Amino acid sequence: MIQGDYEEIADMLRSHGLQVTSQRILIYDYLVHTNKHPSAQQVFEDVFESLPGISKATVYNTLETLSTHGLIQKINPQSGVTRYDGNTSVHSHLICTECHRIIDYFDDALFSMQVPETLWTGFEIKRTCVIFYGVCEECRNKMEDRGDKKGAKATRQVMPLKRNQRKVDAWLTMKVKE
Amino acid sequence: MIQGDYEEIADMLRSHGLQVTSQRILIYDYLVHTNKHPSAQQVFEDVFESLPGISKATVYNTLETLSTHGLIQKINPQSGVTRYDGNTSVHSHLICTECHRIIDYFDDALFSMQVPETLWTGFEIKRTCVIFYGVCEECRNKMEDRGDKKGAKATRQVMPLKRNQRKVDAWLTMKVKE
DNA sequence: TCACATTTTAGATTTGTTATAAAATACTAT
DNA sequence: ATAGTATTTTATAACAAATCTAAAATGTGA
Repeated sequence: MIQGDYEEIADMLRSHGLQVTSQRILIYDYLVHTNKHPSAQQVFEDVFESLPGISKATVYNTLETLSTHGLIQKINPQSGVTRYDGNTSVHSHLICTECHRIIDYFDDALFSMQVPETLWTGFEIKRTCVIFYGVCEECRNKMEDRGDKKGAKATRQVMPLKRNQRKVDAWLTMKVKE
Repeated sequence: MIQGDYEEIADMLRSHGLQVTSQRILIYDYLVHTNKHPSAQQVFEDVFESLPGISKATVYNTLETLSTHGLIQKINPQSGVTRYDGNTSVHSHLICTECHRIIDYFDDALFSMQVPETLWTGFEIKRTCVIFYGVCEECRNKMEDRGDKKGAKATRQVMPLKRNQRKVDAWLTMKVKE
């Protein structure tokens, strides 16, 4: 399924000093036109449809190359593998901790809070990454259907302390090599 | 090296419905008192000093358990392995893309920009994660010493387009299974 | 079209992390 | 205290994402 303007993609690759290959064009085009924030495996499977025989190593190479040149974005969720986003405009991500879907979230105000380019620490910021973890609407509905209290997972279960607890310091000191 | 108040840690574990074990106490205590945002491997090595024989599986189990209960924080950099932070107060991280060090960055203003708990998308936010990628002062100095232009890596190298480029669409169409 | 540099490829390898099942330990009730 | 039960720890195996390798293929500039 050819969907993109390959001449444009080719020019963009050249303008970054990258050689133009069918693999790069198709992977980039795929990433720009999907909103599923795929993993390398998913990219491999989907691009394989249009370019049978493409190697998984190439997919990894290409994703790394495009990412290094700022043409795509890496997303590293707290659980699961690296995902990729062909949309490099300033936006943040909502990551559902239930179904692991990643949703684009555009809110300019969020990024208007400017951090000084060079902080007091002498740290020079190149890129800002904002991720919101939570539960998507679909999963919240599923949880309700199952009888889970909405957002139960987030409500910290604080249990009452038991009486007469052992003195931990002394107990632990025995176990620990000083 | 015993440094913390183990009774307090024990109570905290109990209050979350977790059993009190020496492994959990020492790992938590270690994470709270270090600022190096260690990997699981580093936690293993350092805690091994005070509790020889501790298993790596336990370190992974414990880190996962503490993290699930919100007692510690997972950090997933764009390159490299998962790191852990015993400081759960609201703050963001500066990650140096050169030396991979992680620096705590406290800026309340940054998190005062409130996102509605439930967005228009129906997504319920549980936790916000802000990461700044860039180059730390030390690495910037090293780069300068090496003659690299400061921040050269970030400056996008845009090359002039070449004339007489092949028509990519036609070329690619031949390679692609429609 | 030729020559050279870059990229792709298949497969092996590495490595962070998870799964397993038995032994050890913590906790509760007696 | 002690015994019984559930949880946790442990060593090891298993897994899978990602990287490395060297040869083949391809892109690019002359």
